[in-house]
Amino acid sequence: MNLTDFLKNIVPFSPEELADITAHFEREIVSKNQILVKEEQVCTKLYFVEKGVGRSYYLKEDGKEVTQWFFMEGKFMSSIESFFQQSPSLYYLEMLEESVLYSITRENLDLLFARYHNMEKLGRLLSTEMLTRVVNKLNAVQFQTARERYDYMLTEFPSISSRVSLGSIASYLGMTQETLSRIRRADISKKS
Amino acid sequence: MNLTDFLKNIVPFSPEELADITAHFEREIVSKNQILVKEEQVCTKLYFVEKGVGRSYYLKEDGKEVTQWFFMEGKFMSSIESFFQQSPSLYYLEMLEESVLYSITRENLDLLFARYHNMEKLGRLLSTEMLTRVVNKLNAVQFQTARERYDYMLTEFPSISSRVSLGSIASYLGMTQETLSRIRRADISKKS
DNA sequence: TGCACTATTTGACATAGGTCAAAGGATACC
DNA sequence: GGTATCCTTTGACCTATGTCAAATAGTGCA
Repeated sequence: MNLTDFLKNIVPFSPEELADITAHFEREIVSKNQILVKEEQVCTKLYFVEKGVGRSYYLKEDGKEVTQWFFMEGKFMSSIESFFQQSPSLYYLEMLEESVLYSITRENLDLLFARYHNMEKLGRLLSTEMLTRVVNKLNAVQFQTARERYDYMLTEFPSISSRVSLGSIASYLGMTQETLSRIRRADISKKS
Repeated sequence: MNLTDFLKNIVPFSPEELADITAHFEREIVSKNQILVKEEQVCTKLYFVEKGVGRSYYLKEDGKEVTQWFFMEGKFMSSIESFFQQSPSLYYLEMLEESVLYSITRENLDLLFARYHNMEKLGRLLSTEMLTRVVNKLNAVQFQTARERYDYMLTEFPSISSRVSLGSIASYLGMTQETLSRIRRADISKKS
């Protein structure tokens, strides 16, 4: 999913607007396992994932990584509160595959928000969309069994299980990797 | 917290903008335990809580109510995905105290978004703020013990425990009311 | 002031999912 | 092609929190 097409599908930008907006993004190729932002750093960019998968995660006191979110193709990715509040990030941002990203800085984004009413609208719509997704995950994590949470995740990120390690997925779902492994086993034996 | 002051604090509206915007809201007084929206209904309004507390909740298959969020004074309240997508609400909206609300319809809100760039900005900022709050709750629910979640909630909604019933709070925190009751008991004996 | 109803607390017991440890499998590098 | 490393699976056992049921405390209303 290409940035221009993505933008056009959400808000009816004029061709001039689109050209100006995309000109403020920078193409970046990053390799597998590359870290975009570390904990405590201020996240200076918002990324659009054209190709690849990323995740945000944090480290618990005992050093274990906990995945907070996955970012698939055609989505924006950032350490949101850090980027918008210019505060130290609570999360790491990492790409899990070799990826193609388009990045924009906070200053440039603010400039576009101020310049185009349509851009502000885009920001609002994307933000509400993300809010809905997070609320869905919240409900899944809070009220569903490990089993149901796994099924929920497959609807949210269908291709994830073949692309991302068991441990990353398990911590995203708020369970241990042993539990996730047992769930998958139950699936397989049920099918055969 | 009054609507005009609230709006002014977030975005520097001109006096004319402010007057026009607030003119599109309607004041409503609602009584304790009044339901604003039922499950399956489309939520037609966005509410600003000037006075009172509300909550959104849904019913589990077994008929138990599960609180999804609390809305305190000075916050906007709605069944967000229903209001923005004009889809049937998954939640009930209920006021827990006699309350003063300011409501706006979807059409009027869209009109204001289209008319004022600043209004669109307000929408974006409120939406990102809410997103941050929901992410915080998600982390609390997913990775903290019942005890820690209770403490987190007191920072998010300090006055809640004296205003809202034990059961509503417990389900918000994803625990039973028995567990919450035991946590509170532990608090009291620790303090004395 | 007392009754009826609702909310909270307490106790005994059950269980989903966690922890720890070890064994397999897969991958990659020399 | 062999060995080191990492990822996944499996087993045995444990614990936080849930369930169910009953007792107690609060609250509003006649």
